[in-house]
Amino acid sequence: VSKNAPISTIEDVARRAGVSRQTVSRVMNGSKWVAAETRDRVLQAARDLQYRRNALAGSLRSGRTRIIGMLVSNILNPLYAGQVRGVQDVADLRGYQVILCNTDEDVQKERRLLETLREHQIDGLIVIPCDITASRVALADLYQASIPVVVMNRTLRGLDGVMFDGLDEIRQAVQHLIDEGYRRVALVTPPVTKLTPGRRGTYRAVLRKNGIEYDPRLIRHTGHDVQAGYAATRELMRLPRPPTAMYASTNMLTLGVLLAARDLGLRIPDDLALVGANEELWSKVTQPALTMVQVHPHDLGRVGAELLFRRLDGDAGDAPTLIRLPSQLVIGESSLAGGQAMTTTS
Amino acid sequence: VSKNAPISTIEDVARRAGVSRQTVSRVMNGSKWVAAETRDRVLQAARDLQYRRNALAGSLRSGRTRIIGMLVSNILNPLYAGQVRGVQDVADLRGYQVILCNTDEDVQKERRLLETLREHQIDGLIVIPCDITASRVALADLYQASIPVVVMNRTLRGLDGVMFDGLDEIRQAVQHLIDEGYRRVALVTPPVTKLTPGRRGTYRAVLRKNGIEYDPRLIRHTGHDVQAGYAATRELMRLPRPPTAMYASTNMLTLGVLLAARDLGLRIPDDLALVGANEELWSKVTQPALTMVQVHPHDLGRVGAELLFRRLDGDAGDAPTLIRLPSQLVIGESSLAGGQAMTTTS
DNA sequence: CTGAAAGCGCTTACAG
DNA sequence: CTGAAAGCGCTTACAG
Repeated sequence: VSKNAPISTIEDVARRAGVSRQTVSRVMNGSKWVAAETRDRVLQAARDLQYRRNALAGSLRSGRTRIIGMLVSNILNPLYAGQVRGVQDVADLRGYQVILCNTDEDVQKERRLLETLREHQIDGLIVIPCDITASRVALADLYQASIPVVVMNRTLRGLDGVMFDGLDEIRQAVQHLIDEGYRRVALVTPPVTKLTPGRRGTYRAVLRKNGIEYDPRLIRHTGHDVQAGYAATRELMRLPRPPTAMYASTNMLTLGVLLAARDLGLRIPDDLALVGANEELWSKVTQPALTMVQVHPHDLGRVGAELLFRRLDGDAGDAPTLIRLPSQLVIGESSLAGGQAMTTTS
Repeated sequence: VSKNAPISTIEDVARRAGVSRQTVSRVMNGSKWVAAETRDRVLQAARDLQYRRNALAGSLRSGRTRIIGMLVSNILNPLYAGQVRGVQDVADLRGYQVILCNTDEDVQKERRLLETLREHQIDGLIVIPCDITASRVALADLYQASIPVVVMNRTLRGLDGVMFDGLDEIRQAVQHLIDEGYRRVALVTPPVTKLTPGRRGTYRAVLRKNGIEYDPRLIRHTGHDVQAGYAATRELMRLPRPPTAMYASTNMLTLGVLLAARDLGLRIPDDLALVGANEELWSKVTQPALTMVQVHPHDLGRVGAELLFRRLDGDAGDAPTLIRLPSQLVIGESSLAGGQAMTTTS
């Protein structure tokens, strides 16, 4: 194979068009201050030589790469995939590229990736941080270095952030189950960290408002994966007085609950009512169809990216912006009043 | 905020350590030819100054960016998300970054993105091409320019490729349904393009081998999305002699079939047996659990990336390498012998 | 084991 | 509207 097609530079184009390099640069960057006739000659020369701008050289001089970094826990989670797509769509519209990395919720890996992204001179960063302390230090340092940072899904003091309203989700889900007549409502959520505070208090507040006694054993701050939801459900159902309803706050946990219910022979909603979260596609074809707290990850990604670009454009104030996106409860059959609930409420 | 922390360069480190820039460069790149004492002095100076290498400058000179491009149809598809993760894991291990873009199966967008990635001087590319003609021209051009290309999911003459064995998947799925006693087996697959040839012939061959008459109306080369699977199913069930079994060859099409079956009031497998594809998580909790052709997207991504790095290392021969990954049939209840099938085969 | 020189391909800042 | 000069921060190729 002839792998030696000559690569032409701005110099070559300038020579062929009979102008200086700066004039070529002006044409390529769409400057208005070029005579139409000159512009045409330059464009023609560029076409003839198959000229392609070397972004590296331009960025080295200008200090801007038009690359943003994005750090998510794991792209395999459809929720994060949606956020990534939202960010990419906005970036694409603005002519930016996205370097995407997975942290796996590992602080060490996050730090290493941040270091590499800085070496690559990213213009900005969108990140789901791993840890309230370690991540905050590293990200604040980025921000000090004039690299805008937008935090996703979690909040970090001093930085812009976009997130779903996890507490309102708990409110909606638990209230819905209570409205359907259930009184022993379990809450299965990811591990408790300082990044996601207030879930227990919100849960208690809903119960209190409805005059229902609070039983701490019905709250499970468990893991992130299917297995965690599975184990939590089995533990809950072994309680002396097991729950009659449950809210699982992530897609993976929801799937774990369903698998456990299947293995335990529990009918839904008769033996256990369920509100799940964040599965748009398959929740309609489970039996019964699931009641779901639905968030809109693509919107979140879009809004986060727009916030980042506002910073890049200098169009944002000094104070950090915090945006909370609402979610909606999509009612299926898995949470409707079942036999158990009837006897409990009568 | 004080946004003016001074950024130190290799020059600053050299001065502070009392050595030349090249020596600092050697230390940073782990060259063996540096005295231990010199190395320590340089590292200490780098720490003192919070030195961070500017990858742009290094790449401009060396001609290597340690960035690879990845073009997928749409990251929202969990199958592609798996492939992306596989690629990222290998890249991360090798200290490479991945710029990820979505083509949305749009040839224009693909061409534009390829152009931008080349401007960013990617070292290599992993791509799910949109079109057998247009993509081939653009990708061959990349390859001519010494930028290795690995094609995923589809094959393009002259280029390295990794893919699932889609024809074997058809063989397995259709044969399984026939073994269960079904004789009117429909095939619902994505649109026919030259990128995915031979599906019809493979399907016919399986029927012929089993002495079953071929009915072209039972093949639907439809779209990529849920809606396409939905519409295809409704059309198929309106036939004078509708199918008794069906193989839907992608996750989105499978979901469409399930939704249509639900809306048509079809019991699975009694009214319609089903083999679906590529949903690892939720296929276990549908009612009944689905028989699935399962592929391993993460493996495919990994293998594709390894192939790319073999090219980058110069460890691959001149001839293109083609790797086909096997898939496996995971038996659920949706394809087991139902009432219809019994009467048909008796 | 170490260094002086050149250069990668652009854009910036300035001058006219 | 156009150009001469300088420089972004590294690595390469060479010399010693």
